[in-house]
Amino acid sequence: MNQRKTLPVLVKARWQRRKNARRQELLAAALELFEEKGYASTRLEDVVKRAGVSKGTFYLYFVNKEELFTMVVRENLAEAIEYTRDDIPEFSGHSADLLRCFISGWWQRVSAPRVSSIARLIVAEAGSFPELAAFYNEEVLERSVKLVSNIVARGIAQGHFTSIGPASAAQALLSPILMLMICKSSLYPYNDRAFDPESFIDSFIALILSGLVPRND
Amino acid sequence: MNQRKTLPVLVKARWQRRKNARRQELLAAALELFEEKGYASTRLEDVVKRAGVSKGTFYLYFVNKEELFTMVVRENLAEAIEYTRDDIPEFSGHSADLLRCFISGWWQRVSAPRVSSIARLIVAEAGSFPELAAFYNEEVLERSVKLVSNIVARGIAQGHFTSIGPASAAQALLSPILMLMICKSSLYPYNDRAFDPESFIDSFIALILSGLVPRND
Amino acid sequence: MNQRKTLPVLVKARWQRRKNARRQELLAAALELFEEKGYASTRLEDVVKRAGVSKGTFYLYFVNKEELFTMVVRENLAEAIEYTRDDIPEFSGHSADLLRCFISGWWQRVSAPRVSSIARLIVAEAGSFPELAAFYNEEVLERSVKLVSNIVARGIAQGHFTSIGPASAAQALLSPILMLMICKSSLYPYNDRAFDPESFIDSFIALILSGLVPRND
Amino acid sequence: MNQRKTLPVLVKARWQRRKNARRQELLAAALELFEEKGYASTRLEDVVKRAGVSKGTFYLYFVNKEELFTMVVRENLAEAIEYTRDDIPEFSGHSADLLRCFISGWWQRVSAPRVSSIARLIVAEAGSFPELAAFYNEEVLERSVKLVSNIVARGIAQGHFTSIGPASAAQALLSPILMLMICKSSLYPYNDRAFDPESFIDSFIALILSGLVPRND
DNA sequence: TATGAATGAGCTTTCATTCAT
DNA sequence: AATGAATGAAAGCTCATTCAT
Repeated sequence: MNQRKTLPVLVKARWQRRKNARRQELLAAALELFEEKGYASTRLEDVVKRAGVSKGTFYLYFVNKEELFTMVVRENLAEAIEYTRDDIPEFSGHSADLLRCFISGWWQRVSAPRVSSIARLIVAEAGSFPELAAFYNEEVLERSVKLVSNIVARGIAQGHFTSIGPASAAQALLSPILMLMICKSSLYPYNDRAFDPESFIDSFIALILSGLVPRND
Repeated sequence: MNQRKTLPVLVKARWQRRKNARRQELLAAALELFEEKGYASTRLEDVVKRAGVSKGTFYLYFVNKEELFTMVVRENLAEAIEYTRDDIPEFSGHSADLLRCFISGWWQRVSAPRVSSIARLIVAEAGSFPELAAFYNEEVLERSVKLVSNIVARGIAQGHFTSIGPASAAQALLSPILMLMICKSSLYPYNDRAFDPESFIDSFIALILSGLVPRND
Repeated sequence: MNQRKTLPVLVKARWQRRKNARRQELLAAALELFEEKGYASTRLEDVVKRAGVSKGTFYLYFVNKEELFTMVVRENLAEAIEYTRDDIPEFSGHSADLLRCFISGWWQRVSAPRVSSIARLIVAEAGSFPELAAFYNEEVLERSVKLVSNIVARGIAQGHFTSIGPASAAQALLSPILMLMICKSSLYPYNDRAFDPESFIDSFIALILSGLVPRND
Repeated sequence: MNQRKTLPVLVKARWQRRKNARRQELLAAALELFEEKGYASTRLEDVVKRAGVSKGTFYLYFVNKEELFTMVVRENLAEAIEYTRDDIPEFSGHSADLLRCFISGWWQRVSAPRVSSIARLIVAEAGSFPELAAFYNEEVLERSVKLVSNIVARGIAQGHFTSIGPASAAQALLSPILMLMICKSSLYPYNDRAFDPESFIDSFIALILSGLVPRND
């Protein structure tokens, strides 16, 4: 009795799981190829081949190539956006330590290939997908600036930081991270010189905290 | 007699000039369109239409679309490379002033649309044109870092700057410029918030010179 | 005991009814869509959606799309063919009245959407389905002509009609009906001018009975 | 001197001639195939093969398949429309003779394959190309009715015809022609029975002039 | 019996490239 | 040197049909 009613539900649920998996496989394959060749040069045939499905199957999951790109971006952006949701952690020590800790932690997260390559993709395709560029501006860049601004403002309020415009300081603190994200998956792979982003970030923070001009104290 | 000999030369010269002009018109048209739509989405038909020549003519000047892109990039990169040829100016004042002056001057030059948009193009098409990415790394990025390194090193030698690794300091000083170049022609056009690169550069230099942590002196 | 035997029969009967209903639903949906978009432009997906069944189910009832079309036509042609089975009614009055009555009655029946739109469909798809065109010729047109011929022949025998070839007279009498059937579901829906088929048929019969040239009697 | 100026003109003119020929070849090939298989079932590949050009060439002459169909129809409709431009000829005899002459002449013209098959095509594709159906209604059907109406009205005015509504008489007179046009290229090719449209038209006119009911005069 | 996800051949359309003029 | 009509390989997308469930 129960069986007759639950059977279709189970079937549907299993299908749903399968459908979701297929979709993710397509998105993953597409991300790799978009990253590798850019939007226009990526052939749908390659995407479906890499995802292990047929051409027709693709159109069961996405209305067209454009939507695929949009979905790839939005899906992978979610992670980056999540980071900007973090509150400033409870921290009783010096604001410099908080900042150091926060910035290098940030880099560790956004340096993940899927996160940083999406940033580069958006930069590359901004002309063709303006709404994605706008989305990235609002939901990632602006929110990140606001978050770092808060930390800087806290530092100023506690007398740990000099009285500087928190927004432009935040922008300054984030600029090497954004640059690294973009270059990591474009220019740097073709760079002979070994370059270690982590240590660069560390020395950057050190530099910005204490300044280039020596102190007398 | 003399005339008979020089006439063809003059004619050839005029042709040469015409030929060169055609080439430049094609390069200019291509730059605009590559910038607008990216390499793959730019149709040769649109390039020749904008340059005011026929499709066939294009192939008298370039072997194919790929070469066109390469030429567009190399041609416009020349300017940026020129900047890295500059010697450190004779300057007897404080190294901080030299640096301030140098960095903001640099920005003024590379913020020119043709210069900054080429950087973004290279980032966008690095996957398809690795040799251009490598070229940019070597001929622009590395040379710029070296140049700024020298200034920092000079400052350290004169006791104007703290004893820091000049290379990573240079990287730090250049990172907002590189980021601005890339974002100026991709993300920022779709940004609501007014953002003034010049004043950002200024406050960035100020911040990096004196540091975020207040001084006791 | 008896029950045990009849029960499965009843069940089967219900299934049969259900099965038949499904088939009819598919045929009805298909007719609507074929009429609307033609054979080639009608997607099976739309047919099954309109019939409320799944794609796979369709193939339990029809071997393929071609057969579906054939079945739609044959099913709906049955009605038109039925009309040609009618005997000439017993009628003792003037043959002109019989003809008038018969022709306008005929139009009333074949003007039903399902009947007339099938005629237009066959005309439209004759190139792709020649056997249906031949079928229509034989089973509908020829039989109709024969039927009307009989009425005309009767009229001639009774001295009610002039001595004319009954077959070509029948063709003449049927031609506006065939034309109306075809145009009703193709050209006329896009006609601004109001056009009333019924009154046209009436005046057509009047005209053909008494002639365009005035009589002296 | 002259040569330098006229050469490009000549070249352009020759090209123009070639271009026009190509266009006509494509239209002719398309007409044949649309007539044979209908719009949707006609593959562009077959059209270009029959016209002897490549796939790409097609798109130099037409923006897409839809436009091709529209052009095929409009181009070939021009002829049919031309007929409706004819004035009623000067004729001093009996209006019955004028009508007889006019109608059978009309049929001779519209029975040309290109003219009649276009009518059938419009009927078949009216659902997909409503604007063509409307165009045909206005520019062909309505004008034809008006033209024949004038002849009938003339006959009534001269006492040659009975006082009947000229419009419905015209419709009645044209209906077998329209029916023949449509059926000639759809149903009749699959008809066993020999059927001669010309003699049918003749007997139709005779019938309609003198009427089915015998005269006493 | 019924489902609907999956297929892939085949369609329309695009565009870098060629070549006769 | 310059043209632009012509090409055809390859792309995105559709849809009748199949099949595991």
